[in-house]
Amino acid sequence: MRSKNTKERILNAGLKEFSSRGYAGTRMDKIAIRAKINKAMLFYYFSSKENLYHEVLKQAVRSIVPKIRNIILLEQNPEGFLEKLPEVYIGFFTKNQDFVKMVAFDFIQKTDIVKAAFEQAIGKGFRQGPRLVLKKIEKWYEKGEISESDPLQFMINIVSLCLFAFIARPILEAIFNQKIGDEQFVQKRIKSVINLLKQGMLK
Amino acid sequence: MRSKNTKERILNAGLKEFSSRGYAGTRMDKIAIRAKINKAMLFYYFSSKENLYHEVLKQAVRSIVPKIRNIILLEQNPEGFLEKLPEVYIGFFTKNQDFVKMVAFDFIQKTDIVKAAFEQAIGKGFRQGPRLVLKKIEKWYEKGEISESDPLQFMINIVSLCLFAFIARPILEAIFNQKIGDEQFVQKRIKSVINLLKQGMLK
DNA sequence: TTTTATATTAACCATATGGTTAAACCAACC
DNA sequence: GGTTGGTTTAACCATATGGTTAATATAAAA
Repeated sequence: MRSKNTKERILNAGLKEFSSRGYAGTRMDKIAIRAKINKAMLFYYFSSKENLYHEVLKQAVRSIVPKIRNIILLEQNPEGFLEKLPEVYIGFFTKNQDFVKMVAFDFIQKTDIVKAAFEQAIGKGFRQGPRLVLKKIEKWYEKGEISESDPLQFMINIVSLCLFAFIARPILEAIFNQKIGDEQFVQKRIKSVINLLKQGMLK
Repeated sequence: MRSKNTKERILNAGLKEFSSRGYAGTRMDKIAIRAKINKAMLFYYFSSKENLYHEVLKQAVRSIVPKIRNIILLEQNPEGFLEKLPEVYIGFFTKNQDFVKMVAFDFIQKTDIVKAAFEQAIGKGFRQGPRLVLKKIEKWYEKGEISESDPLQFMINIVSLCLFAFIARPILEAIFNQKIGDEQFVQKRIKSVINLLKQGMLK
């Protein structure tokens, strides 16, 4: 009708607000202003703050899951795994810093909402996926291809190196007085992570 | 007088609440209830929510800075650096998960408050410290002792590996369906990080 | 043109929340 | 015993905030 993109505008504005202020710190009025609509529209389309948050999150999660799933499940040798994952992870996080920040809030506390969003986006693979990856890593170790014996530590190492800088960006910039997140930094980061991982975990 | 530890009780309760709900999500009433005092006492001693947050944070920051500073400034060879930092970092983060969570919230958004708390706790060393560390790392590279040429990446690698698991603990536990933070995990984590760093960044 | 179903808005509402106040309390000092 | 000064409390207050409502606008179907 008059505005077919109202819903979309709300979702975008929601992402911006939720990601920069967290769930509790976000005001519905602010979202409405950012989306340039009347506040009542938020409730007309999404019925409650919690539900809107949920929808925003779901949409964001849906956009990353397929990309990561492909690499994580298809890649069959550790070298390719350690080369491609950081590129995809960091590439995505750079382009979706709002999403990263939004999820990061829930990393710290109430997992339930993010967890549910992930579950919906991934479907039945939610429990299978991680389990399969861990098994694959275990086999690499048994075959003597990697040096880390604990597959969970193996995965945490990768994710930590890819994600942390983008979550902690503000404080890192403050402490080290350098820009983080620009193209130059991102390229350096990818290289550094891949080098460290390959040199440090491959046999 | 009647209760000399009221102030302390408030600070403890504040840390608990702020760390599990973030600044915006924390209610003054809840802090009062947790500290078992009348809400007015919060304002009697700390005058405002923001100020209380600031004090809680300052106290927490004060407890970690000296430990880290020692290693970071005194250690003169990269091998010792890469062995001791993870132990101290992870050891501290494990014992002070509330603090980690509280700071993590600000990592993501308003740096100002954490930054100010750090500045106060570290004093004039706030800008000097990081700069000196980066220079030290640069020299290690020039002497051919490490393989990472960018000192900033070098530091981010270390901090990422030490911190991330404890920030992202809830979601990691949900995804991988394993406990994080117990003694066994912590020991494994320290070993894994040290191994990866030494094998991956030392020459 | 009229009807209809959806979209949009301004004005409200109930409650939650940070913060205040005035009075009471209590230990120590005179 | 009375005074004094910090400490504690119950009752309040103003405002912010998530959410509602009833009326209006509008595009498309009839």
